Amino acid sequence: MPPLHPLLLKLERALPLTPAERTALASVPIRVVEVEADEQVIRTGDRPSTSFMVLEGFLATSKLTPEGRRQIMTFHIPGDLPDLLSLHLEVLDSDIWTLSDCRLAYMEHADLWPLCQEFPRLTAYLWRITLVDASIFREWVLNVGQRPALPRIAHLLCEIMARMEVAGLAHDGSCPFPITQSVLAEATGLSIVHVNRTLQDLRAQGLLSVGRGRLTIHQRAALADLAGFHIEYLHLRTLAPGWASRTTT
Amino acid sequence: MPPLHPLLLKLERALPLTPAERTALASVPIRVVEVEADEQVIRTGDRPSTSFMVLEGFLATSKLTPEGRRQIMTFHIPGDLPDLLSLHLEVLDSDIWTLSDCRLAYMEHADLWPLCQEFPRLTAYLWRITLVDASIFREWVLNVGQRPALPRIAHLLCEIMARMEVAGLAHDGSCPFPITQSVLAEATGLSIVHVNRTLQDLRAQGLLSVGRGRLTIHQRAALADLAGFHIEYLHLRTLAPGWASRTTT
DNA sequence: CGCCTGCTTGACCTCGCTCAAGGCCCGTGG
DNA sequence: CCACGGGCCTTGAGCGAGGTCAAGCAGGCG
Repeated sequence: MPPLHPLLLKLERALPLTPAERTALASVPIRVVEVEADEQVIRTGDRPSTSFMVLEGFLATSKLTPEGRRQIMTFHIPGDLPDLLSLHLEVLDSDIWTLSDCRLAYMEHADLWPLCQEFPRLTAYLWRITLVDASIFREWVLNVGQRPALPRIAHLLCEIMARMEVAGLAHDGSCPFPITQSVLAEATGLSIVHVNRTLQDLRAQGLLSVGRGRLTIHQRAALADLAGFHIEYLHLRTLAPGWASRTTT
Repeated sequence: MPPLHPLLLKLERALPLTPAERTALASVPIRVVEVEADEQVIRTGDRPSTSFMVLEGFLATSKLTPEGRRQIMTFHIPGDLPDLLSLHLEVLDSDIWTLSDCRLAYMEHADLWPLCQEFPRLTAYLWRITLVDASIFREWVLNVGQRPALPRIAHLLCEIMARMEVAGLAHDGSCPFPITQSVLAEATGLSIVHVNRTLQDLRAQGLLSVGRGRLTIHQRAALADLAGFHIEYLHLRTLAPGWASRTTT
């Protein structure tokens, strides 16, 4: 077991834990697994008896149309719990793929149950995590349903940057970005070709740089404005600096 | 207080309750409110101290683009708890509108908390409800992002019919449907004009009838096939008859 | 009766898609 | 060290699904 239990680390950042909660959390056994890029870790129909936390790497939740068209509905970054929902949903309805090499920390549901029984505050916090995920899905419906290509892609990039910052993985408006244009296309419902041209447009406006595994946002206010990005839907409790809130606009 | 507490009624259908759970549930005070059509019951930024259950009528959760374009991300029918998420999300990020005259049963969070503290099984069930909502959002991202207009609208109609059946509000493939074409447009990300023409197409194929407040599906297998509708994402525990499951295909 | 809301139709236009090539970078093997 | 191959990115040309604009129509209600 590593010096600091990842789940403990994550929760401790969000709410002050009692000693009892801390020991209970720390005693949840975890199994760390390394997975290569482009592997499917969850497939539709799975009934997992574990959930995992992302320690390193990017993943995406996606679904397939019967015709084979793939839509990504969210990205997962370190600290996320992509299949926490399997705690209460017997059969999963989506696929989860690694987008890069990943390190994942698996926990048995059987170990999580008693924790939730005994510590309602932990339950509440885990529940909340899944509610924030749901909020992100709602924003994506809006994004894909209503925004033209340019703000659509801009919005996606704003979200990723904001979340990477919160995770402490971005510095000076720049973060790792192992997401190809073809994956971007699957996340936005656009064609690869159009994603390419739209990115060129964003670059030409001097708003950002993307490529070679990095994303850098040069003018976040302008980009967020173009995207119609309002950070509230991420429900951060520690205010993220630099992103305008809805009331500011 | 009505003879049968609505929340009790809903949970009882899903899991066998202990007497203690039953009395605890029944003792949650509710306030029934009647709301007219086209009223906004929740607005972005609200911090409600209550959650409500739909007793009668239709509602929709929606978000606005800064340019004023509206996207509906889900519909709510009787038995749903549209803002249950406010139990753990301090500030709401979406609007909720009535689409028809509604009867809503409001419950204080303050009354729900102790319930969750004491009865983990009830917590688990409420949590699960929010996870199913999230699953619906995921399917909508797919729907809006990947499906052409015809299957997109067909999918939406399949979902509503399936959910109405589960709620016991549909008979012989027919259910109340107080949803105008313009609302359908906002739910699918299509223009009103295109929704109109697409509905005509579906009607012409003899698959369904829509209009004057009713939806009737004549050939559900054909419609579901056209839509790529697979009911699993609704996570029904009582199998819904007549809808092909993914394994059947 | 007249109006308002929702439905329908036609004509035209455009954003984003498809198809098809070509280019770049990097890792692998000769 | 260089040739080769395979992702991934880029570009061009043509097209089509769905959008916009602008009317007309029908039914329910005051």
